[in-house]
Amino acid sequence: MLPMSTFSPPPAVPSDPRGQRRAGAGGYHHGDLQQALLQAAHDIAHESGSASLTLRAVARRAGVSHTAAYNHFDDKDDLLRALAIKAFERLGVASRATLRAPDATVEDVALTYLRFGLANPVEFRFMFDRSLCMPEGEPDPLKSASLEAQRVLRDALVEWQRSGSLRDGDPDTLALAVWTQMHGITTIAVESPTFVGVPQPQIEELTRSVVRALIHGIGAA
Amino acid sequence: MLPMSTFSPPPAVPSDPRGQRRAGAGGYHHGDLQQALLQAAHDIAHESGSASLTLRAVARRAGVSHTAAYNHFDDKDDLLRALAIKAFERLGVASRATLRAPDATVEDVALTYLRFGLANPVEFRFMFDRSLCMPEGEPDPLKSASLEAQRVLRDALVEWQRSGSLRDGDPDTLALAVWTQMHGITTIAVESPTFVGVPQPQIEELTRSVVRALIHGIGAA
DNA sequence: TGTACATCAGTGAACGCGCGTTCACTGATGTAC
DNA sequence: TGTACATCAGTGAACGCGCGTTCACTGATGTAC
Repeated sequence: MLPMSTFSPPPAVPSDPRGQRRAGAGGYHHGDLQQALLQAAHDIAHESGSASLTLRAVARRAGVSHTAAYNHFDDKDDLLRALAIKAFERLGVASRATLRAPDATVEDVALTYLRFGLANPVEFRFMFDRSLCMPEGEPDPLKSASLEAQRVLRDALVEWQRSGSLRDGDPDTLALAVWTQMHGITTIAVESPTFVGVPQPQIEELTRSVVRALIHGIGAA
Repeated sequence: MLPMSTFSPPPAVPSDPRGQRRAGAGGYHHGDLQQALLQAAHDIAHESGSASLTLRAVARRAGVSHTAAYNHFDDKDDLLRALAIKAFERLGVASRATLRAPDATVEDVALTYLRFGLANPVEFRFMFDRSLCMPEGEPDPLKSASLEAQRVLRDALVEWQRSGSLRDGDPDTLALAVWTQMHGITTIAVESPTFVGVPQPQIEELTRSVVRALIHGIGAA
């Protein structure tokens, strides 16, 4: 079982924002403003939701004038894109950790996905946001991050096919089926009114049962 | 196969917005501004996306001052809520039409869901938007609409269980499994970069294959 | 049938707000000689 | 080791913008008598 903290970045921001400045000399330049801005965006997303996630609020939280961000990001979307990419990285870390367990199952992967979504609702939405796509033809790091995540899942499923716990068949279809299933219940758990007020353990149990349905099939035998 | 138009409200708005006014007397009052505003919101959502869906734009499009809307809706969220509820109604109509066919299958229901999402991307998001929920304790028409939609699905599945095409088992789990599966692939098709540029027939085929995976199961036999 | 009046459903001006972005700037830092 | 200078990474004022909402208002409509 994955502790929640798996999904949170290391606590890097000292309480006094000024403290972030280059440690030694009390310097004028910020040590690593790019990371600090992403951290600030992450914090705001968690504390106040996506409506509060403005460039100005992010800069304010990082203890910096609101134009400083333009030295590190092209514009607001560029920052959000970076935030989504970092989220994909954290999901990747968590997924690989889950899969490292020798007795890991599809249920475990789905639970990791669900917990990530519940713990990072704002970022979860940005991770799958078309408006953050780059224009056709340009390299799209967010889409790449997404594809990489799908690859991790696919590889795991192929391994389970080899070991005999999953039925043979086109791995791409298999991966899509598992992904859409866990994406569906996670999206609903995160965004829809349906599960408002339902305690997380219960949502997790529903997730397990839904994955079990996919494993065993719902058609007449 | 459902034609796209199943998902579109009747074309009610004449080209000249003034023409909407009470037909006979060239009257001052609008015939049915509430519906006209919802229609305008629907049109804007389809043509320009959710960022353009502002109270002022909706009123402008309905040919009315932007404060007139307050005679019919409490505030902007109230209008969006009504828009989402209407969308649920249209989805319900389409789903019931699909199910009326004697040889309807789970695949058909999923395709109806997918097509609805693709045809109404903005409304699809609002339909499952927690921020449009009413405060705890108050009646919540949007949540009711959502539950009603789930009931339609559940009833159909129970019927299929009775007729022997679906395996026995808890109908709620069954309904949740089917819903999350089709909601997952629809959400991804509508919002995620994953399927950008993929033609709709191909997405439909992927939807079919994913539902088939759920029907037959992916676990080793 | 007319008339007085309440109510309904609009109008347009105004409010304060925070947003993303641009700009000229300046202090801090690194580098070549 | 000093010094000149380019570059880096900040600042703060200002821009225009459209938003949701409030307000006092008024013309149109419906109703009681």
